[in-house]
Amino acid sequence: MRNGLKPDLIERVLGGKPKYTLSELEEKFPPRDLPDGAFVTRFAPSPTGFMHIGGLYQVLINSKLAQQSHGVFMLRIEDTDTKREVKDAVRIIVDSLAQFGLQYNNDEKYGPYYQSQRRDIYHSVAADLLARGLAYPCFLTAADMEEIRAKQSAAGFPTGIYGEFARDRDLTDDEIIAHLDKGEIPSIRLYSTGNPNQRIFCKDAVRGSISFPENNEDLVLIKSNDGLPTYHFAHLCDDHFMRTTHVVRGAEWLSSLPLHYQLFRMMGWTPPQYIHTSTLDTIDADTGKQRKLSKRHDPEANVANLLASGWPVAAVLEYLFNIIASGYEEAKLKGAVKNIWEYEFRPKKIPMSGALFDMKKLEWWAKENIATMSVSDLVNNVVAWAQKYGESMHIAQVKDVDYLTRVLSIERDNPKRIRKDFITWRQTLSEVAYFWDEFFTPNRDFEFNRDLLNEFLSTFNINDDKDTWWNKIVAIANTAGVKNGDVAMNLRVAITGRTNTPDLYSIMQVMGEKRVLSRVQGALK
RNA sequence: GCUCCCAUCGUCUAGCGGUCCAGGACAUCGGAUUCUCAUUCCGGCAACAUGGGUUCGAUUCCCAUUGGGAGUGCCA
Repeated sequence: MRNGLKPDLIERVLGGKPKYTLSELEEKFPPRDLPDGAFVTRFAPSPTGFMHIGGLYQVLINSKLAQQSHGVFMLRIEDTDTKREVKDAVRIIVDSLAQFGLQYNNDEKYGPYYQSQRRDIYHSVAADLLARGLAYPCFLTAADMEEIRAKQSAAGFPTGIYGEFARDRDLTDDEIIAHLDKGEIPSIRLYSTGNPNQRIFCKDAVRGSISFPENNEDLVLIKSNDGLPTYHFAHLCDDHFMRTTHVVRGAEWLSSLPLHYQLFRMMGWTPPQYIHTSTLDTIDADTGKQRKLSKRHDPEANVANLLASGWPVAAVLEYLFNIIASGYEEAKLKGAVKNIWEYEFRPKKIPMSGALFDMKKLEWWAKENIATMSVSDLVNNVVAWAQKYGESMHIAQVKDVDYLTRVLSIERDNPKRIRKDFITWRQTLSEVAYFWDEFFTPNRDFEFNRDLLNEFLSTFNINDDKDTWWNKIVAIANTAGVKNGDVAMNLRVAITGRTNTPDLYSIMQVMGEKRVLSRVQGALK
């Protein structure tokens, strides 16, 4: 135990008088007035300039938890690492959430929501800890710590600032003043009284009770270089005063759980419920081993890329949600729920082991999603995508919305028999590119049967109904002594340049007489 | 090194001591669907990491081993 610091020393140590007392803060941020069982959750990214798929995964858990319990989901920006600031980073996060339709509700009463603007709160809490002798100013320099670390690893001790290695742990007031007089700016460290031979029991909502050795490290609470809090201290202050009930975060935080429990206990506050999520993984192409998706090496890990490729946002969400709540898929297939917002899930069911990101399954969700969408929704999505992300070809294709609509309507009338060859908006447009003369590529490899095509030309009438049209094809086949399919295939390749297409009759109807004739004539040249 | 987490078909998983020679979905492979492809339908292949316990009985509980992951920063 150490003595608490007097108010005037605290003021000097912190570089200013704390703005609030603890009870003032309690009053300023009262418990929320929410129905019983409402979850207060938050997504708390550090603005690094990317929105990672794992981040989206967490946003989804957070917002879904709030939504299904009639609670609140907040967005808090953890911009306490001034060295790694990236401009536009916040905009990217906010935009991504908006595009996925994931809304947050940042009630001003509990703000501000940028940690860099909450300095007064952190310093006020730190002052309390300092006054009670549960924290102390530490004047160790980076070089000092490096030296300590080197000694520790040479001797086989765990590294870190703890016990006998915490040089400034028991500085007297006079010693502190001496440092201060030299112009040194301290960091504020936790005065840990944890005993690593003792165990602390923590709770994780999906894993249950987990025990760890008690923390004995004097971790930094307030950094000396900018006076901002570390993650641990910000988490303590923010999630308490924002009245967060459930903290959803990556499994990399699991090992700091004892520290966080320790901090909450010191303040006499109730810790939130913790939900530590596992990672979204991939198989590394070089090593063949499973590893976390990385935005650097895996383009699909970057949400911006997903959007730019034109993945249907609802499908991406459904894919991720099915990992979170594996019962969703079956409920949806059975028709019990229409979308993820209707399906209630239990935090306990969130998987605890890392899931491989399965592109094939995402594709399946996307195909299902597009196939069950109305034609007008399909068209709207494609047009919106082309306008925002499309290249000149895509933009040209969405110019005549009427024609595009007819192209995309093919074989969509029977709900049980809708084609599933559209996956992304980009791929949809390239899939149907042959409908536009400027993007049509004649097939030069196919050996056309000229007689069949000529015969077709002489009997073709765009106004024929489907049966009449087909009967003519059968007639041509009979006369020529070939299979019906041979006639159809010659036509198909002449008109579309491809051997695989949707229903030929529908294609011809959409293309119109002129286009059909010119393409067949083109094939005959 | 130390600490912690995890372990069912190729993938995501259901399973919470007997109903499991393990169920679903994706992928894959066959077959059917009066033009290709797609769709739809039917069918097939395919898993409880290993070794000890506990129990009348273990996929389910406990321990060890192995394997994978995370943490060990004045980064979050």
